[in-house]
Amino acid sequence: MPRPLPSLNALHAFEAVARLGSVSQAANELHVTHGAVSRHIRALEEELGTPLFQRQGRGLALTPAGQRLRDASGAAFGQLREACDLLRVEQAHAPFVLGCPVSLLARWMIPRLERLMADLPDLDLHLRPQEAPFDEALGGLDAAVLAGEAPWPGGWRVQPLANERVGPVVSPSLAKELHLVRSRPQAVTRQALLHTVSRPQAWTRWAQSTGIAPAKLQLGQGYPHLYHLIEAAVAGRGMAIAPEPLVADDLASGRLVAPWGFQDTAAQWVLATPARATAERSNALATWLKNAFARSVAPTP
Amino acid sequence: MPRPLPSLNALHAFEAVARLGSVSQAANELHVTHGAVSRHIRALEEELGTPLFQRQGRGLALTPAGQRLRDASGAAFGQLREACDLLRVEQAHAPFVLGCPVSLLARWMIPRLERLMADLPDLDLHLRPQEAPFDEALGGLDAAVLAGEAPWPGGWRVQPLANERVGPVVSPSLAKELHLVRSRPQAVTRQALLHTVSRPQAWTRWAQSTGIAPAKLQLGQGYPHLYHLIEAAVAGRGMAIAPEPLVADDLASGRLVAPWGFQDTAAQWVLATPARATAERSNALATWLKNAFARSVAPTP
DNA sequence: TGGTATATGTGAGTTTTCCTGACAGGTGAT
DNA sequence: ATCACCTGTCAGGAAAACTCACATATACCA
Repeated sequence: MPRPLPSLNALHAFEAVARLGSVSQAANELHVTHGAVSRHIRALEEELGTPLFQRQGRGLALTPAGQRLRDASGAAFGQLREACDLLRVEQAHAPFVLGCPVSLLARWMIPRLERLMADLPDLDLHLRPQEAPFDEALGGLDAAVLAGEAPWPGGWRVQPLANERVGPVVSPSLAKELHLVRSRPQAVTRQALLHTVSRPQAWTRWAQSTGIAPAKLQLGQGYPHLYHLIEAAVAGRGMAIAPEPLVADDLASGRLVAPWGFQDTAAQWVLATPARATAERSNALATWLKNAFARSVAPTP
Repeated sequence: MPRPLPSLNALHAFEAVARLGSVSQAANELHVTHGAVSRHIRALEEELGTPLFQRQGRGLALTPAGQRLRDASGAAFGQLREACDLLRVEQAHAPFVLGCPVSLLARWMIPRLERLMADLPDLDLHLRPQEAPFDEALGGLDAAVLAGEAPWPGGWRVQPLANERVGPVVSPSLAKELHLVRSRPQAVTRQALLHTVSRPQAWTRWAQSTGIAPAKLQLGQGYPHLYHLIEAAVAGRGMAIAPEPLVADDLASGRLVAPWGFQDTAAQWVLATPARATAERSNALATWLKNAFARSVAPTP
């Protein structure tokens, strides 16, 4: 059982005074007044029961005991300084690993990546595809983008980026063929709906909030992943339901149309960061992402 | 210019938690509540911008960053602990070096030394003969006995031991020859007075406070040191003036007599210790010396 | 499955520490 | 002597740390 150390702040003050040979300079380095340092030294001498400096008018000289303590404390605080600096520096220079769902990655993030890296050059962004059961696998990440709803699990700082908006999308040719232009949403019931096997409830939720009886929906082909679903829609294989950002570029380029726009779900796009990491870098990223999401919103037709 | 360290108390808490693998045990070792330690860890993680522990419900595990910091902080705090313990231990076991004027040493301290070392066996007392221009040469001493008057110079803790009392002494045979028994102090004017060259004012001061005109005194043989002076008196070479403790044993054994007793001077016997050293050991010594001085006072005739 | 024991996290309020700002004392140079 | 500079000390106020109580989460056990 280690016996109690003297006041660490006092030891720190001593280390600075011993290294610089001056109370005033030490006070300057520690950003305190010389009075504070003087008190620390006195307290330490009393605590150790031995004088550490010989006062000689204008300056100080270490006693033999003081010299031994200087050697030890100099090394000890040097080691601490070095280790802490290293952690901080490496923290600042390490690549920022961002987890991102595959579909968002492919259809939204990658197209914007060049711009992002140009706007935030210091970030050194690394993307890692990652479907998000939240607390899983977020170890080793500096942040993750995901869609979800409160309550958020503890241990994560969650910054909202945008509401998750979803809506039916279809290729322009198919839209024309099905006479969907300027039609009413009820038209969805006239066809088999493409969906993902992992989220079959997407259509029914949309139908409910649009005022369509879910029972009237006819689910058609199921795809293993949202990414495939959207590709199928682009290829004119049917009508899909998709989060807005994932089809924003296709809508803009005319490869897809969203006959009835998009509407909010209960979920939000968020940026999740470990609660204890520096907010600085992730804040910058969150701001950028928030703006980019806002720009991906199609004007409601 | 070293960049600022994180809170040292937080680092200390971290070191204990990392070493013991538990917030609670660390709190126990540091004699604080677990809440305090938990806060320290959080503060440190925020300050360094990186998580140091992975929380897994009931326990903790170090992150890679935490492991590096544990290595550094463990070594650093170990070094500090060792150095401080060493200073304290060596402080407690080192010989206690006591400076003492030669005359007091020879005529008072040495005869009592055996008793002193028996009474305070832990002190490991070393005596160093030393005439006392106070702040000189008291470096390297743990304490010094000396006679002097206020104001005392700064940097020293001064513990009073006894008033300095001085009085004329003479050998019994000479006292008889000069008919000093039951005489009045004015009788000193009838003879040449032994004195020290370093303190010729001793007689005149005594005369003044006794009510004798200093002009009437006849100074006789001068001696280089109080020690010689007293030896001369013992040898019957004349009347000397001496501090009471220095002749206490000679009075008790009958080798000297003090026809008119002793009287206070403005000075005091004191024990001076460096202001910043442990009071513990010097307090014990001071108490012992105070008692011994008190026992050296001859009952006023 | 719910209960218990154990551990950590968090918040309000208080204690303790630390710091500041002003002044005193002492030294060396001009 | 005077000045510039440094250290020491004190009272009062700012900041940090602590405690206590409660919340939360896990493991183990009946």
